[in-house]
Amino acid sequence: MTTGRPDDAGCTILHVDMDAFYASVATRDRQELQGTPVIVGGGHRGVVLSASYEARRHGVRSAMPMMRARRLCPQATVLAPDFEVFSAVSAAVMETFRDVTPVVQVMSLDEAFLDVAGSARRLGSAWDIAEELRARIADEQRITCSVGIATTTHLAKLASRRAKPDGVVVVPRAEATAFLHPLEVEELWGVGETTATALRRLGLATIGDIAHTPALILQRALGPAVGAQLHDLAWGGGSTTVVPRRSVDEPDRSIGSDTTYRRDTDDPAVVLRELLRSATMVAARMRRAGVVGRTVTLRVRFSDFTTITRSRTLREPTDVAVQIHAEAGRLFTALGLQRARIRLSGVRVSGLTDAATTPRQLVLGERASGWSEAERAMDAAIGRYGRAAVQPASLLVDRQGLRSDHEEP
DNA sequence: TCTGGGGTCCTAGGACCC
DNA sequence: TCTGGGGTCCTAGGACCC
Repeated sequence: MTTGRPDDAGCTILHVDMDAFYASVATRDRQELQGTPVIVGGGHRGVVLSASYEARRHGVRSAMPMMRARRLCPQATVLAPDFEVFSAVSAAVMETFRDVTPVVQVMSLDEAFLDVAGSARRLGSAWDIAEELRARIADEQRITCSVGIATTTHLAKLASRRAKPDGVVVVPRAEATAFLHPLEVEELWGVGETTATALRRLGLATIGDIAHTPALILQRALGPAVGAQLHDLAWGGGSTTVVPRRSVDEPDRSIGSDTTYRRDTDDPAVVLRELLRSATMVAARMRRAGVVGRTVTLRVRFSDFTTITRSRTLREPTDVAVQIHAEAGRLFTALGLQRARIRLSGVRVSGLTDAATTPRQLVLGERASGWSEAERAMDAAIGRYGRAAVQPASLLVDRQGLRSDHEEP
């Protein structure tokens, strides 16, 4: 691992990761908050989405319940997320990446892999390119980022983590194991809480420990896929290819929406109404994406956080909210819950295919329902007049103040 | 007032077909 | 009559990532 002028020969994969992205964007125009603890996070039962480095110094971490974060750092300024702004900044950053190379794999709003193999003659070494990118983003967006440079995506990702904040780390091929092996097992991509506990039970604390454990032992403890994967990554394996986003003709695998209620409920009517809201959002997003799907999955989380799913595969694919909601509602009713306290409900549709090329057959004797046309008309009206103009009648009670289970304070 | 919302992939068992 | 494997689809749950 090198932080000075490094040997980046043969390293063409960059992982660029914005530093405390949401917090940085939310405070970049607020001089008075620079250098102070800031938490971006949400709402009533929300979690931390992003924390400034000053807040992290007090132990605040992303995904931590907001309540705990406030307790750890009561002096922090708490800001609500504004995803429209985050998305706009993200899009601009990704465009900057594409000025450097067309091979950009966007991983989320705040990180991407780049392969700069084809850019060296024009722009110099990977290290030069990283510093150029960082300067441009700091200049144009007034936020900082960190870059990891390596021969695999996994090494580049771990390298960018070591580079934070506001730095660059190169891991040359020859130094891969020297870089990896001292790190804790949690650093490996694919090791979360459960797997980390299992590894530590085996007496494995570092990535080097994993590397020197036979793959078969790991596979027996963690399953064939995870075991093989971790052993490979521990020796510096993993993908050497950056995939420039998913091809257009390959749709997402699923589209879903779920909601945590402001307060747990045992009222089936409330759940069914929230399922309609979710189904409406899901169907609209499916139509926008031009996909239809066959499998409807209901998700219910109870007050003790246990979560169940129920799914059913339809004979014909759909993108119609009324059908998705009807199926989710049937699955919910079939649970036969008796006064169970429910915390969250949601709907997901999978088995997605391109709407334009998926043949749609009317079942013999079935008449066209007209719902598809009606919802398309709704899409058009929302496009013209805004979301408030059009929504299912049973969701309109909100406006009269009858609904209080969902809205933010 | 503990624990969001968007996803992906893997596993395992049963049904069903060849 | 008994035994058998492979492949695919479906369902439920779980781990993980950002």
